[in-house]
Amino acid sequence: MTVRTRIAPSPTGAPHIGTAYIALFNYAFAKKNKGQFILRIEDTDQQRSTPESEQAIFDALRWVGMAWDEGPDSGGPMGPYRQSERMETYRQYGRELVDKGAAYPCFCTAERLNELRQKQMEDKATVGYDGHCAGLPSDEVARRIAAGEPHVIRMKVPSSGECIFKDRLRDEIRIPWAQVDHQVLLKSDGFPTYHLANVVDDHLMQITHVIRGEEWISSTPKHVLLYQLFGWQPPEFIHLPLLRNPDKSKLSKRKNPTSILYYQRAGFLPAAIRNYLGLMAYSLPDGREFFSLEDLVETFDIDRVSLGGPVFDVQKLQHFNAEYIRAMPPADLLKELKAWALNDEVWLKVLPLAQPRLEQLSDVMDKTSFLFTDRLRYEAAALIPGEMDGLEVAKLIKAAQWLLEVPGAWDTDTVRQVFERIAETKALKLKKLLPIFFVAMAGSTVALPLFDSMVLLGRDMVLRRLQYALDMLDETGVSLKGKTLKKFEKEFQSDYAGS
RNA sequence: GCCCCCAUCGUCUAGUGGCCUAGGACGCCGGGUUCUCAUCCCGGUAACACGGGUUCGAACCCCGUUGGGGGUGCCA
Repeated sequence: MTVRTRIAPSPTGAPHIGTAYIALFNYAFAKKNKGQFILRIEDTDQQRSTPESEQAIFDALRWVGMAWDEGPDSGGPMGPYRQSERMETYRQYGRELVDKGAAYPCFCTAERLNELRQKQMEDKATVGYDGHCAGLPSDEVARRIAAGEPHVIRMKVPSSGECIFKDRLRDEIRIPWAQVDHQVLLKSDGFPTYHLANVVDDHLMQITHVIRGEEWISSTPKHVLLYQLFGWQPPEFIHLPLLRNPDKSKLSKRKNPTSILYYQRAGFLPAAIRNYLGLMAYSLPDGREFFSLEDLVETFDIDRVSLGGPVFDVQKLQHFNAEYIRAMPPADLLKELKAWALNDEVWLKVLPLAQPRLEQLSDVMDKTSFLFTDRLRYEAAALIPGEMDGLEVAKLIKAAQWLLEVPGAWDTDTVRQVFERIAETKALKLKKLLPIFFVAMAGSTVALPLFDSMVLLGRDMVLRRLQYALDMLDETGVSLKGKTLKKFEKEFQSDYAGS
């Protein structure tokens, strides 16, 4: 049987560096075994999935060199590879389970479920569905469905015993069935949940090895049960340790840049990123620390994966990146620079902004350098206009960060609207508000037009610079963290509700 | 709370019972080369979480404790 692995990202935000990490191991394992590596888009969350995010995932994964053999864009024999296009399939398999008595319609409202959860937490009991709708008489079920009452399909789970499955890196894992919830398989909007879609697709797409993050270990029993119910051969499970922040928590954008696009924009080379990621939880058998993707594939041995969660250390990544840059002939470096940002296309966007401000050609670097750099140098005090205090500024920056990270269009109008909205909500003149952001984006209140600059910097770099600004304020003792942050979050939600 | 996973320098890791007075890399510190800086070279700092076993012998095997992480959603 040919080895087939997959990466299955959800298009709900910026393409995550952790996705690249998991993709790399899936890729290396598939290629080492002369198999195929598949990209599948898991867009079953209709609320949060966006086409922009999907496109960004394609671009980012391609950029880091994770060439997939089959995928939504390139097609393949077992498509479609976008779950929103496979609705009929999930519906059928969902019905099969209901017919078999392995799943049942559930009419419980969100309110009831919340109350239930609340109560269970108070009682310190295991949190989970109480089976309220599991025993509904079939005529009542038929009647309520016919009446168009919203419902989900839930999976029946044994109430005793334990699920035993094998993880290639950990050997046997045992989880009591009592710990496994009656998982929703089909949501009330007709979309499947991850659990159903992932099992159905992995089977239909003949995935032989599921290599994913260890956050999935606790829901693996649900998957194992589904394979059993369908009478399918489950794939081999291989759970990789999660990338961590310096404080060891799961890698998150608040504590570390996580968008692949940020790393691209900041001038990291794909080869260096691949190399560095290949060192996360892994080492080559011969101990080499510099290696190409081909080297990794050739010598790849998944059983060498180590299980301690690796801290993603940007400083070490930087070291590898530097080594790659220095090893390059200048002509190649020039090519990289052109591919990165120093090309006609970029300059033709930048120049219209700079041109009115040029007196000599030699002014051009001075006027535009902030658009090409990663970390800006400025004094934290520069962020704080005379009449404001630090915390006030931090809150404005945080609000902008929250408003700007919402996926969707990224153009001058969108950006402008965000700042107009902040100004309006806070009853501030735009003129008072913007200097903060000029400094955060350009390091100075004297710069090219702000909104256009932000569009050119790209969402990921903009969010990164806002984070830098917050970090700098933090260093001066302006702390928007913990309780203060929680409190502000509520404030923010009520301030910016609706509109 | 309950369930699961994990545990070697600050960080990434090598190490699968004797080769370990634990090796490499990043970082940090000191020195050298260089018109400056960076590079480069040399040196240094620093770890087997703890307690019990098993064994002639444990970083490596077993148990417990502690610590960290994840899960506990009509998110993935």
